[in-house]
Amino acid sequence: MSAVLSDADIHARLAEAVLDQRLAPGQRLREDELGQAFGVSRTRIRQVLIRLASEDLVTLVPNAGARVAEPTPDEAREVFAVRRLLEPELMAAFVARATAADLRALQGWIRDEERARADGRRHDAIRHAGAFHLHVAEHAGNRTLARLLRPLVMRTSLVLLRYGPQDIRDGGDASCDCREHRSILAAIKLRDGAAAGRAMVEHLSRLESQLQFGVPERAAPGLAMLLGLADGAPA
Amino acid sequence: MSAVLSDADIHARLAEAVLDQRLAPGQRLREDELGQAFGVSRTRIRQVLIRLASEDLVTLVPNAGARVAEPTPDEAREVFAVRRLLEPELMAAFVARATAADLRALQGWIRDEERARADGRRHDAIRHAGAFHLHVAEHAGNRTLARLLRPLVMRTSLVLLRYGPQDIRDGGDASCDCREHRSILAAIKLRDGAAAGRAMVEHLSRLESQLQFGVPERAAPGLAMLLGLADGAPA
DNA sequence: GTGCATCGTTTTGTATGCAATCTCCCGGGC
DNA sequence: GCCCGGGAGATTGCATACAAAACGATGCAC
Repeated sequence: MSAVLSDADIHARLAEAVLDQRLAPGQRLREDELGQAFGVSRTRIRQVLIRLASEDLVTLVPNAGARVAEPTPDEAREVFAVRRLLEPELMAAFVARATAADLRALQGWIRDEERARADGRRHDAIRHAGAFHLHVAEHAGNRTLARLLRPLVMRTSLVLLRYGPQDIRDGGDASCDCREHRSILAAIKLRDGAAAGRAMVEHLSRLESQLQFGVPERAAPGLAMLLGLADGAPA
Repeated sequence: MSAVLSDADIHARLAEAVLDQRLAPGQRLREDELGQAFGVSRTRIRQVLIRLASEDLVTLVPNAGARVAEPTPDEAREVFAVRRLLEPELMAAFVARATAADLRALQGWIRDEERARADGRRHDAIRHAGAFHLHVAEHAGNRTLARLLRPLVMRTSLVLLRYGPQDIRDGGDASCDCREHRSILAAIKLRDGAAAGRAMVEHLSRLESQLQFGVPERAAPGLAMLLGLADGAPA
């Protein structure tokens, strides 16, 4: 477990912790604390934080340290607006070149997401939902565009945690990503890029419409060993 | 001149050097060399390089250092594809909220670009052309979207240097950004967002169509004092 | 003459130490 | 009672030092 963590590992670990919503928005990220948690010096932590800041996952205030980004309502709307712009394009390109393996992969992630939701594993459900979107993006044949989307998907997770519905369980209303993901997949299977794109836009719009900007922020839990490290004894 | 350079300054200086095409694509960027040029330690240079790498202006190869990014033909096409996707959207939003001051600013940049071209100041012409696009982006009311565009504009400059026409002088053919910028501005003045968006797409498409992917790379000139530092005596 | 191994130099990767800054708490003054 | 310094601790900013890796050159063997 203490096999020297690569720079990318640390980045992934932290991004994952944000994606999995273990790190609350606004959570302070002290360099020394993170360094100790990962068993490396502040130097490397700092580099990772710079990268995370460039992805808008953390905000980096000079002389005041790093915090998990806290999207404002405006930023939340912007993220969705940009995704509605990018993802139909990605979808159209993806549909045109999707292989049978791609379809199986998407199917698999929807299934994983459903199972996670059924079990109440919010953590995993969100990861798999994101994987669905990212698989489409990364197999659309435009790496530049795909690289733009990844941080946005992560920020979306942040937005959902901060402003999204409390319970991810399949509610009685129109909720549940996986149902919409299924209908998107259906359009993909029909090789109907336009329909898949429209379904994607509707999906994103519905997600955005569920945001509640009125609620106050939630409490920030402890940091250190929630990073997925401390599997047993603390360092 | 030696007034301690802020972190952002160094970033801007390097980005600018790339934008102004003083740093050739593929140019090696040694940390120590840059550190001495800017009068700071490698620590800070490294941080700036990480940021630049996140914007795809430089490529950062582990244990092999940093180089000014060298877009492949595929990447070049991708950049234009993404810009064609983003900029009409930005344009539509911009047209809906552009003030008289915005119009004057655009007019001013077109004029500056024309003058620079007339004088053969390639350096400035490209800067002003970029400023035109960035002004639109940054006054469209979506900061998230605007922040996506800025690195793309920079990469475009990189692409044009590598694959673009050799002479930026107003050629006899369909070239010259400013003429197209003028027609875009005309549509903006008429508050016709759709037309402005179309003109923008055409503009980008024409730029892309002028790329020549056959030519071999050019020679890399010296580095150090081309950064705009050494204004007289070397450090 | 060519190929390969080995050594020295250069350059990057990382940790550590110190200086600067900020935060927070305490005490004094109004 | 409230506001305003002041100082101690905590935290970031930065440079330096050292370790590791890559690159290049030289010389040897074939």
